[in-house]
Amino acid sequence: MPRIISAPGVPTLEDVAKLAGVSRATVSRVVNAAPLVAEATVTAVQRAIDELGYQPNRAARALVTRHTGVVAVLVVETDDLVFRDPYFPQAYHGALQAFQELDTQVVRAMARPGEKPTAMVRYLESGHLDGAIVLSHHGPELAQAMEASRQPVVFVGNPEVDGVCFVDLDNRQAARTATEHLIAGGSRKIATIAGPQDMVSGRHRLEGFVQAMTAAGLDPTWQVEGDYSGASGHRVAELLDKHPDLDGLFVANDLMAIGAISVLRDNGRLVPDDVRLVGVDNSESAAQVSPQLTSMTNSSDEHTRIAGEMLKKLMSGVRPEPLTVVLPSELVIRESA
Amino acid sequence: MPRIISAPGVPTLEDVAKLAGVSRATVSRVVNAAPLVAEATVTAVQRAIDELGYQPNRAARALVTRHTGVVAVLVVETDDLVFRDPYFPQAYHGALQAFQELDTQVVRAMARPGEKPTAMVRYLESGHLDGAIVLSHHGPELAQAMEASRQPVVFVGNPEVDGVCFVDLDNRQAARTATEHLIAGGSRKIATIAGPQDMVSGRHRLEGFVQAMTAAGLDPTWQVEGDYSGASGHRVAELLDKHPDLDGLFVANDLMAIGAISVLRDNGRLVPDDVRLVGVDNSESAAQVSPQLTSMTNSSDEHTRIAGEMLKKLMSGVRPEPLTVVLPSELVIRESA
DNA sequence: GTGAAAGCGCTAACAA
DNA sequence: TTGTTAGCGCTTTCAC
Repeated sequence: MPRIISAPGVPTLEDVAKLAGVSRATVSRVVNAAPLVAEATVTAVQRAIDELGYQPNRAARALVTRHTGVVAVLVVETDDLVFRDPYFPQAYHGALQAFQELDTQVVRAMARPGEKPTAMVRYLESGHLDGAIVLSHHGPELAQAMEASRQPVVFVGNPEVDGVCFVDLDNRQAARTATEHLIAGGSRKIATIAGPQDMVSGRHRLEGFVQAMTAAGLDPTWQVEGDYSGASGHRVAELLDKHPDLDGLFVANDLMAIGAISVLRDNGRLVPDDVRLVGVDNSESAAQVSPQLTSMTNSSDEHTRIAGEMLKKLMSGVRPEPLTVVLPSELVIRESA
Repeated sequence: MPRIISAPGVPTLEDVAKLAGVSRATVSRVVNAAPLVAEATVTAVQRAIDELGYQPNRAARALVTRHTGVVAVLVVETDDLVFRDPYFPQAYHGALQAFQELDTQVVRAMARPGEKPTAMVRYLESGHLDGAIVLSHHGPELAQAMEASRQPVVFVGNPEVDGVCFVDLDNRQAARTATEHLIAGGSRKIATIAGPQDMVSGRHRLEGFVQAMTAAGLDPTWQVEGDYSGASGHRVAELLDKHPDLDGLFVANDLMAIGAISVLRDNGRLVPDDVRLVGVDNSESAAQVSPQLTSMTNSSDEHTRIAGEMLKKLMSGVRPEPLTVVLPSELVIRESA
């Protein structure tokens, strides 16, 4: 016989039903805003719910619906970078916004770049998750594996895999606009500290630089490659060695730009008087350093917010339209150029 | 009659049991590392688990155990600050570390400072959570309400409520050490940009400053109050007006210190030549700005990591010992003092 | 050491 | 429009 453990614990559907004088099913319908419930019943149930302070049990619901109410923001980076680069918290924040009205929890998951895609795919498929937003800019393997898993996933950053949803910055345009600004301001001997060429964003930003330089009839070959870290901005020293007459610099992100400025200063070059300089990301620190950095916007929270909207569509079985979103970047002029 | 939906979906305990030739209960015991299972059985079950790639269903488990496997990091701040101040992502990271070996998800929850404590307490009690780490520095109301709810909660930052677990920086000592460093370096006319006096940390840091000044026989009354924002660092201008001979400055956090430096520069004061300056937080940007900031450590990730350890104890019904942890702060000397 | 069986709180056919 | 009922996958007494 059913043993009723009517402990004075948290109220259940059963309790509400009893108090409202209806069946569990009816209460369930009210809670889930199902149609075909009489107006009067709804209010009666509603009152019972309020009175008891009833809240549906997530686990029980998940068990039967097979939806967990959890989505993940999966970041494929080293711990270190993730909590040192403001890009990530900002990105997480955007995802939070997208799911805030839904009763959905957004968890953060971390994966090391070297990790086997299978480990992450397994996490996705473990049934703990309804879907994921993936922040990764490390080659297409992961995206391919995830796409194959048929779980709802949206990438931030072009993974270069057909059929995969993604949101990305128009990196070529960003680099072009930045470089054109340098040219328009009178710089002619312009170099670039490029991003890592094993990342799409790094390649595209370099392409944009070359496009703009070529279009202006200037020499686009003054290049060094960085890895987006502040330290790699110091490689500007090599450019300076080879091209002491350097008067403009497009740096593929703000962190490297800040690193570059200090090296320029150590070499007696003033920014913007001797060398004019534009970065990318329009990060917080761009406005804090001296001289303040002219930079291209790269609003990570907006990217993930849009990715979140796409993910919601995907999770409800709707194919998002369009499947990929590429957002423009805007020039923010400050002191450095 | 029981309809077996043996869909080719994810494997269940049942599937594992069948394959291993044992009962569900036995598999459950193996999965949960319960004692009293024959060695041979364990290995057989283990093999079946591996073969099927079985993963326990969280929802089903939560339903029966009444544990959700979810803890929250509850941040009581405006959205804005939360994703602009590196303190928070770092803090979150620490919590992640504390729970990483457990199969526990760490979610972030946000609450606006003005919000009614009841809303947060209700969230705590909703049964969606096993416990929470609360980052709040806005008065004791919330802590009182939470303490009353008897849910496992650990605060980061002294909530000033008896019996509540918390981890905090030794703010008085931090301020004292910083001020003593200024004095030891030769500064005598020292002012402070204090933190907000409605926060414990703000009050304690001011107290520490006053203690050190008084102990050295110096005038501790050169004070303005900021709100920890970069903009409020500009209030150094007021100090400069009243005390043009200012030669030292203790600023209650780095953000304000950075704001102060730019105003000092605009007023023709060089750091550290004319005014020596120490901040608190030892933030990333402290090392990035020019001149680099001398600062007191305030390792938020360590705080939350320790808070996480305490929370684990609390959740397993053990009273953590000690109940409150106050961590020392260390001086990191850079260019500004 | 192991199995049988009950039941956690909920949703979703199906009946009425 | 509402109630009845059968499970979702798991843990946990209680027998054996």
